[in-house]
Amino acid sequence: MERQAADYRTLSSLKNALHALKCFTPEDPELGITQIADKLGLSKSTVHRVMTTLAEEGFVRRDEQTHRYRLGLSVLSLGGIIMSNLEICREGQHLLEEFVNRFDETVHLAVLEDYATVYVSKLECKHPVQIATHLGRKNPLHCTSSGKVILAYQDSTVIDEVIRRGLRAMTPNTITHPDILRQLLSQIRKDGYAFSQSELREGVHSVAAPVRDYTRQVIGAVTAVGPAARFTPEKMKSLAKTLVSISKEISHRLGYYERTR
Amino acid sequence: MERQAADYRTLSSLKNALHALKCFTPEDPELGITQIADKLGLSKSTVHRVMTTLAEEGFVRRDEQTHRYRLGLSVLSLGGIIMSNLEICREGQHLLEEFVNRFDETVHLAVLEDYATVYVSKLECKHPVQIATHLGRKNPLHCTSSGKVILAYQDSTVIDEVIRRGLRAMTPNTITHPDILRQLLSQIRKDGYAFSQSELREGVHSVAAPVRDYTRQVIGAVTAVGPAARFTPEKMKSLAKTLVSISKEISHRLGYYERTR
DNA sequence: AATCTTGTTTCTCTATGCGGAACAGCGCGA
DNA sequence: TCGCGCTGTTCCGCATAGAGAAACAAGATT
Repeated sequence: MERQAADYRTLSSLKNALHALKCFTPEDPELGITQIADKLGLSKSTVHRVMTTLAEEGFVRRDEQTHRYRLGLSVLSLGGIIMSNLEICREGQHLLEEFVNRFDETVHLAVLEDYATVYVSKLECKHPVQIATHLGRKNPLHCTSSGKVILAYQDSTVIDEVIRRGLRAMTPNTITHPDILRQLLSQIRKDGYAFSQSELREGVHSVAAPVRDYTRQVIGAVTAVGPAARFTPEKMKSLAKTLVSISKEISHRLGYYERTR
Repeated sequence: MERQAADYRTLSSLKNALHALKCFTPEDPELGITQIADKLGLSKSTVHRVMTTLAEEGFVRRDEQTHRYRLGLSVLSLGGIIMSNLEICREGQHLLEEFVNRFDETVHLAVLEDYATVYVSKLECKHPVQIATHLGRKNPLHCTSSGKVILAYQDSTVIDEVIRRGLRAMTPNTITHPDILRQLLSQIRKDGYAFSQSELREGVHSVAAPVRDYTRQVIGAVTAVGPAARFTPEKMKSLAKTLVSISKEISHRLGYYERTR
């Protein structure tokens, strides 16, 4: 019976439950016991007990018809708490709104988490063509504009680690060569913003500018995303200009002050 | 050692963890081990193990300075998944935006869950005076406009149960008498919308209209909230009119069609 | 109707996760 | 400055909670 190395400091049963929760995705929002059990390599009975408990606490909902599960509103509540307490969200919200009103393009706030960018706030444009992203989504650092702009200002050990983990090609445009990435990051530091042109998904472009906190560290990015057709180089430059000024404003509200030199 | 009645179908350790997560609130977003242990009546060691596991999976974040915990981004991700899959949110978003643009008042989408209204979507107005609510927040049914309008259309067994559980007075304005509530609900069914005037919190008024799904059941409500000073009776009536038309539009998008009689 | 599926329940056994207590690392105040 | 009182963390031993296998029930699909 091979179990995972029993670590005295963690709870394996809880881990199972958390993994079960993570099985739910926007593409796959409704799951059955067997499905989850297979994904996690656990027995049906175990998963059943896990799901029953999660359901009891409102973290998942059991559909009485199909006997399958969906995420419950308790997680929404927790998400709300996070949102209202992530400073960067609070401070950025209105500025993002202005941006959307002005350009009518979708914007995100993203932060660095565990060698990935996570979208912590999102404001959609009204355009018919929209890019499907969701709050909390993790994306690689090397092939997104937000990721690259955050990475550009991280300690070199972080950059090394990202490279060590491998620059996976998501599209033909993805930067996969370490040297080219390093060179680009250096350029991004000069420009103060980053582009991504179909590097994560074909036909999706984006622009991002860095957000700093009071420690002067870059902790996140504001980023506009849209279809390649609309995101011409000229437009992206113009967006970049506005994003940079927004990102500076957010940074100021987080206690950052520009160095007088 | 009194433990909770050992139920073969649930995991007590998982329950502990979920309860721990629920300790976090917008008012109290950062908690220490001891604090949580006290709240839950568990030993520090147990909570410590729970939190370590939660942290490992990104459900909480440990602040390296203070050694206290905040909610992590994993829950945000789950919240995002819920949002993008709750039909009512998807369908309602744009309509709510229009409402805010027109009236500049905060609107929510609320659904019925476990004898409470839960806010599943929120769009804030730009007014300086804002009412602090957060996504996922549960409020009683008898003292909110969304709660009352949802309750009005529920099976009488639901109404009975709400009354049985007690109509707790939140303010001097809260309806605490069963008969008055029943009478009011009947009036709400005639009007097609509900008001709340300082019934949940002093100085906070709201208006709500019911949302139905394809089964014709009322499953939620659109509701506008604001300070009493701005929410005069005339204004509330005018808001109600718009909310009713929005709620009908959302209902249609959820597959509801008005009965031809 | 027969045979796949599901999800649910029962059972048994041992590793797991519990609490208590010892340990460590602060900040505060005397 | 030194300890005292908080924290959070680790250790340990015992009882039990939770893991899986397998039986069971209840729909689907043919």
